[in-house]
Amino acid sequence: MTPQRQRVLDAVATLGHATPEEVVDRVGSDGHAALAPSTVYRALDALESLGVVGHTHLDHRAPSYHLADHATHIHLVCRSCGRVDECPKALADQFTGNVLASRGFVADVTHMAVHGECSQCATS
Amino acid sequence: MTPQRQRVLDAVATLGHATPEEVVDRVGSDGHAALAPSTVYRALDALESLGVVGHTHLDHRAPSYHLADHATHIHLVCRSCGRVDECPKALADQFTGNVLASRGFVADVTHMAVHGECSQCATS
DNA sequence: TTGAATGCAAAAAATTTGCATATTG
DNA sequence: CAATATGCAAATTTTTTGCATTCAA
Repeated sequence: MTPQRQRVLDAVATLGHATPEEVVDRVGSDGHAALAPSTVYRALDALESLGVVGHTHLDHRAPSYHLADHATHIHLVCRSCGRVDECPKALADQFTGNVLASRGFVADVTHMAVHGECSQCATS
Repeated sequence: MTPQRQRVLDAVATLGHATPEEVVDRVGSDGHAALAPSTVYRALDALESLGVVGHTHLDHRAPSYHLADHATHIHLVCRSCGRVDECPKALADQFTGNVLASRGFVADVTHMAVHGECSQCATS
């Protein structure tokens, strides 16, 4: 664990969810020298291999990294306001059971982002 | 509906699921003149606004477009072999109900890709 | 003829790679 | 010392934009 990787990890922890680009920006504004983008990309890969962070696909183009303990949640992304909510993985237990029974497919629901409308946007 | 948009639509129909880039390639190899990438991107946007096609995020970087009638399925993406399977939306009915009840979130499960391991990869 | 669509080329954005240097264990 | 990580710059890849030209109602 190098100092650079530690800073990347701190940035992910602070941001909660962050794209590589956001991590680059965050790390660049913490008072220390900025890190090269390639270092951030490689650090995120390394941290993910170590199982310390994971990623989901919250928006259309970039992976969003988060601490590994966040992987017990399912991410709910509002299409209107962009807000990201979370719900316990258990809410999808029957769904994962159905998919396993009907297709033999072992679903990792923590990796996915569920798009839709949050309560505020849906009711207004 | 211009001829170019028709060709883009045909390519999507033929490919089933396709990234913009794949559509560009496919359209370029159908015997007619290739289309400018910008035309394909704009055509896909237009077709999506018209409700003729939709998209999901099957892989890490690009949106995958499909005909709108495919939106009754949930996409299951195997992390090991990359194969994309589909299952009926109804398998997730209880999950969407749970999410609505607990968070007021209206989930559009057809937009998401569920990652995991297909039956072949999971058992081998 | 009036607004929208196209093609082209250039710009922008995001990610990856090569390689010399520096750091870790 | 040997292996790995970093920084930098350049190359790739993917997507978007500006604008002159063409097409359709």
